[in-house]
Amino acid sequence: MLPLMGNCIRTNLAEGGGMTEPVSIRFGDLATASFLDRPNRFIVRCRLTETGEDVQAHLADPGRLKELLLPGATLHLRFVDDPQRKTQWSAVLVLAPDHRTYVSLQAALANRLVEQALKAGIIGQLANWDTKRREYAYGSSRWDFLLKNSKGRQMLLEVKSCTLVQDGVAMFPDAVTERGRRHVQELTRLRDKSGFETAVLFVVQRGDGKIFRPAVHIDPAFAEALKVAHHSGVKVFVYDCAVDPMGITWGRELGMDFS
DNA sequence: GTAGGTCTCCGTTTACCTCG
DNA sequence: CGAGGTAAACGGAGACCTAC
Repeated sequence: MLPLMGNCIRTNLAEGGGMTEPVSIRFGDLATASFLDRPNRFIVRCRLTETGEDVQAHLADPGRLKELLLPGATLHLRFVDDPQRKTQWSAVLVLAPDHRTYVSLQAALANRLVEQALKAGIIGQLANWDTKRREYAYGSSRWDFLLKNSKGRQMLLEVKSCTLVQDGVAMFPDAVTERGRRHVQELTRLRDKSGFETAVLFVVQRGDGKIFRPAVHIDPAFAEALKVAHHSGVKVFVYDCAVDPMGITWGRELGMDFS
């Protein structure tokens, strides 16, 4: 294992973006471990199944994840042999308490899947839009994607990674997110004033959601801001993913409930 | 000119520290 | 005691640099 580790994560999307080829990212070889605790938001301590050794793994999802990171929960880790890093492992997946649903722990995968899905033209409402820039700074925020269409219109697209599902309802956020609320409110403002189209795309990085709802009980201000945005013409889309220890694959569009 | 490598900056949430 | 600042580990984009 070497610096090539990153190559384990490569889309298998055919060059040129065939519509039939699934958009997916493979994980490569993973080890299983049992979650012990989370000393800070970047680190999880866990016990490797194979050797019983206790190790620290980098956690690339800043969310609270309290419904998932329960003591004893099964984690899947990638070994990364990089002397620059403090940890030799990265957390990739967690098995939900139902012991059937795998949930991605790499928030950044949402953006990478979206980039591939845009290229492949498989996001229905965005089929005619192409990526012009990533991390595009405009107004007082940085937006995940600046898109353009054939008519020269431009769209600011913000991607949110969602990992919370309860009773088939995918919800965002899993903790109060002032920044998320500001994002949504600014998209609403910019849509009125800037001439940009604006959109929020929630990527549910698990496969057991049937419908999406903003998490009113967790962050009522965010939920209200999203509702207002939606009614003001900010496009809101939700897609889920099929996740297993092999990889993560772009999934279906989910319906939304703003009631 | 250009391909490829390197550097810098930013984003991310929370706990804890400092200062007023 | 509360507000504000900071550090924690890493990845990614884009700017910058270098060597052909």
